Amino acid sequence: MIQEILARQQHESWGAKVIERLSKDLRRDFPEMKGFSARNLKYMRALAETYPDELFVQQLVAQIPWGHNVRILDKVTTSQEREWYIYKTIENGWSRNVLELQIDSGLYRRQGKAVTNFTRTLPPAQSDLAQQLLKDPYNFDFLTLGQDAHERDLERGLLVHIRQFLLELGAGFSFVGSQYHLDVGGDDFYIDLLFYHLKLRCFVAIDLKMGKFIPEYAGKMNFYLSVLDDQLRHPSDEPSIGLILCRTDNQLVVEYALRDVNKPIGV
DNA sequence: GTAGAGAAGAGTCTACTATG
DNA sequence: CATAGTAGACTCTTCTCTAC
Repeated sequence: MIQEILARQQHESWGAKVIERLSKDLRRDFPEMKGFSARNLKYMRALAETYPDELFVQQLVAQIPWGHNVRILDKVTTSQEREWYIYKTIENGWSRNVLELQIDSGLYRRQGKAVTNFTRTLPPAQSDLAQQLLKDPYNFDFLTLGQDAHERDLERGLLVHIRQFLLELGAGFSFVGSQYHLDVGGDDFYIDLLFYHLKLRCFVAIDLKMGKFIPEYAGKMNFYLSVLDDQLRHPSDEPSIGLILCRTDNQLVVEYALRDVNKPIGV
């Protein structure tokens, strides 16, 4: 049917109101069926035009709900990006609202962009996966924090909105604790947020910094990760990963700071 | 031949509704 | 109450036709 719209639009010259007429005809002939509004037919037409490859449609497009496809057609312009969002929707089971949120926040462009030292500190398979999971920047717009908020405020905010925070982090993160206590020979240390990643099979320690990145953070994180690996890590777990979230970073500084750190850290 | 008006297509935003 | 399907209303684009 869709092919027919395309064909008829080609045949009958411009301005023949092809879609509108077809919509009327269909609604008259099948009054019990819904979904034949001119608007919806245009979506169908757009879909057929966007994905001319039938096999592709069956394998991918058909796996997500119609409403999702409509949103993707509406909001995403390049076919590469569309395909990517479809894959992610299937993979993560996003609802329409979540999908829209991810598209609006430009997830596609942020994915895998964080500066890390994973390629050097992790085995190849692990490092690719870990790199993919980190974004730059993370978007915490759901928090309404003032300019002068402190790390604790940020942390508290993230905990209150833990659901949205997990969503922003991505699939697979499971929350272990906040201000996670580490006892090192009688001295006390606290990790801001501790997660376990189900796919990577490792702990992910998150350090929150309100200001811009400074090299000392990497050293501190390196220390935390050593302690984590010794005290908490199960022999079958992969090495723990550290993530430093700060307001801004200077790529060059981060790269130098991470160069000689032997634990996997992302900023 | 081309500028401009008018009409329809294309795209976007949003809200209503059914359903489980 | 969250999710997914649907479509109205709006703006922007594209096309055609006519007058000069």
